[in-house]
Amino acid sequence: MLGNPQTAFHVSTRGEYGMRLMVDLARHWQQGTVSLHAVASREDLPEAYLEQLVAVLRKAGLVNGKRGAGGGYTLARDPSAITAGDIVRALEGPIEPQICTAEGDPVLNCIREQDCGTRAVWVKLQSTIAQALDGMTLADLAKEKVTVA
Amino acid sequence: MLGNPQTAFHVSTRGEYGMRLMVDLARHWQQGTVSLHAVASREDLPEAYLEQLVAVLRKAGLVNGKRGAGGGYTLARDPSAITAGDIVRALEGPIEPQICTAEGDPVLNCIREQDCGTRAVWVKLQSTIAQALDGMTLADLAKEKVTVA
DNA sequence: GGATTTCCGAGCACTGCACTCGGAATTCTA
DNA sequence: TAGAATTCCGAGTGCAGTGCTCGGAAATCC
Repeated sequence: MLGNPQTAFHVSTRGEYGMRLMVDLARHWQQGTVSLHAVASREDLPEAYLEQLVAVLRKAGLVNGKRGAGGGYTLARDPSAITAGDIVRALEGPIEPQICTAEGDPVLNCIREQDCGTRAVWVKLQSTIAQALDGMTLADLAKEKVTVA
Repeated sequence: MLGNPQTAFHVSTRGEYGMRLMVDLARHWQQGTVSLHAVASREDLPEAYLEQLVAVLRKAGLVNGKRGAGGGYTLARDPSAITAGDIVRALEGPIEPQICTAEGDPVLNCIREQDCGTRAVWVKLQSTIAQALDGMTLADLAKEKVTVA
């Protein structure tokens, strides 16, 4: 797979592959564990790389792993209780267009000015992105054809 | 200035500095040209680096440059006719969380599946981000205290 | 005991970011 | 007309993150 050209607000393959993986797990929810091998071949993704990503998702408490023959992964909770935001944040880091808009840390730095005009841009962006991502659950995405408003 | 830690949907200093620069130009709109030196010292940004960024903005038709003593830059059009989206797109590239959501190219690739569930996530994001950025003009941002909903 | 599968750490090539530097070309002012 | 100011241009550098691969240990099932 390739690296992507320069684009703003780009989600790297970490987020993309991770999302595909999680949707796949959601589709097999309550059907026992799913091996990475199965996911990788279904989604046509590099298995060894997925291993890295799923490790992060496990540490974030989004999936459970079970070792050994017949083992694999399952979602740690109901698909309706996991959002796209959870996944993106786990794999790509917190949603903060700029440092001065750190999530949960409302009035952090902006060293030079208190009310720099540009801050409004990043604050707006941060909330707008977070709302969009946190509003979509795996349950929604696991449906065959999705139409999000 | 530093590089930033890993965050999702991160705007690099290109976008950040560029926005500060453009807001500064907007504040001095119709007061003649503004030299990069002035902007750099007012905004506390590395002048040589700004030079690179402003070159891109000029090629994108957002600013005009005038050489020589007393020269400098001016916005190429009225602040109300330049949006945050214009600036970000010029400096950081098009807004496309994933390739399959390329702006203006609605149903591009998504090689494997037509209706992959995850696509909905990136499509929604793309439009949500674009709307937010395209809805803010330099005229808005140039005001002293900004409160965007 | 052997197959399967998760878990873990290391390593590597490539790209973009965040700058700096040196030097041209242009324009104003004294 | 000299010189200062300023844009314009291309090259180069160090660092960090991306997108992988590989080898091997530990667990679990048959």
